[in-house]
Amino acid sequence: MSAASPPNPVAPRPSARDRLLAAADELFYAQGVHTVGIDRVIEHAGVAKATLYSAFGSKDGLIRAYLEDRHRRRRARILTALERFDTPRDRLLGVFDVLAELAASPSFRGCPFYNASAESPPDGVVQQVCDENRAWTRGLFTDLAREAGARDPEALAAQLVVLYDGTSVGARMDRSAAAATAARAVAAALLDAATA
Amino acid sequence: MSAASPPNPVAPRPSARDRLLAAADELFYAQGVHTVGIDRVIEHAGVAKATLYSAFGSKDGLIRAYLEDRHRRRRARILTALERFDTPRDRLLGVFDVLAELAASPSFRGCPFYNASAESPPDGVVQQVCDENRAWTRGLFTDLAREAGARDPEALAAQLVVLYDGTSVGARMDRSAAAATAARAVAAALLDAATA
DNA sequence: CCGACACTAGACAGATCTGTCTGCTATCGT
DNA sequence: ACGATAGCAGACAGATCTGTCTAGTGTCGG
Repeated sequence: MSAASPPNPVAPRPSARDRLLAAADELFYAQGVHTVGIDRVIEHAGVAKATLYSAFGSKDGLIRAYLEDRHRRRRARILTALERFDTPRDRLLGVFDVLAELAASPSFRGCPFYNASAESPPDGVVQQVCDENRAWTRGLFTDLAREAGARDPEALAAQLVVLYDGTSVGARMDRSAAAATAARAVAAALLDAATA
Repeated sequence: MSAASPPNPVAPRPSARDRLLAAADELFYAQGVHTVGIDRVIEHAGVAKATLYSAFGSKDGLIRAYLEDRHRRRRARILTALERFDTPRDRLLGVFDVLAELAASPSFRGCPFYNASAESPPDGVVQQVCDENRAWTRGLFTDLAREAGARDPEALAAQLVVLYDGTSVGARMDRSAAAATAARAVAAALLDAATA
């Protein structure tokens, strides 16, 4: 079931840090950063507890590393996917295509940043990473809207962010990717109206 | 600071059950159902622990009662607010006005159902109440879209739900009610296009 | 007057969680 | 060959959480 790669003679076993991060990613995202305890993470990673604390300092440090890694991979995933589109319009709508693909996966559980924020104190380390992630998304939509020739890129970006967030919520709560197609259609209509 | 009503000679002190529900509502919504412990709830309510367990059976029972009460009050709030509008179009957009008012409150912390879902096991009691709440919202938008003369009420409702969810997320994560006005504008445009 | 009932205060058991510490093993650069 | 480093296994302390239990107080209907 798990996608463990077959024993590759060149690539050795990942480091303890990487295995911890992979285990944290899977468990934290599926069940929540607060619900999952340290013992479950180290058991899933096959790593000693002392190794976790020497690598990340605390559970908060591990949560922060988990979210920063999510942020980094999300940026790479979207930017890479957008390269295959030729027109600014397709690139902008392509952000919703990437989200639709994610939302169709059975392991999709909504936005990891919002989820972590919902079970964390409002002044903790989680909010800072969330703010960075949201600023990046808004900036991405603003840039794409400008390149696509929107009259008011910031205003269009604000609307697109609402659609993006709503898709994520709907896909999780309704266990259905239907929201993604609805949001993409609205985004296309908004873009056409903003560039006409 | 707290809005405790002055000693009204007619209204006696609320029952222990009501005080527990009020304390759970405040603490669970502000800090999360998993983060807040039983001891904090009973201390805030001024109630003995045995009373909580005799009234709600378990913490899960209290969480369920908290969410059901939220669901009940949300329906009443929206239906009451919609009575003041005369046209079907104003009633449909009025749902976003109610949300905008909520999102502008400093104590707004997003959708209580999504928040509780994000920190609960996926097969627990939380999901059932969430499903009921989402079905009600979708049905409300479908009814309003039909009354407003939309050609495809279900399709329009799906788009409006995305906008509604996205507004809630944006207002919480960005600590700003700007998403509400953006969503209302998009909803108005969608409605006009669907009834033209 | 009295018994049922609702409630309070707080101790307690058992589980779970974070974080530390000790002791051991294997690998690698010099 | 050897010291440094990374990692493993697991005990342990201290805090916190849910849920139960005992014992006592006040109130109200009959």
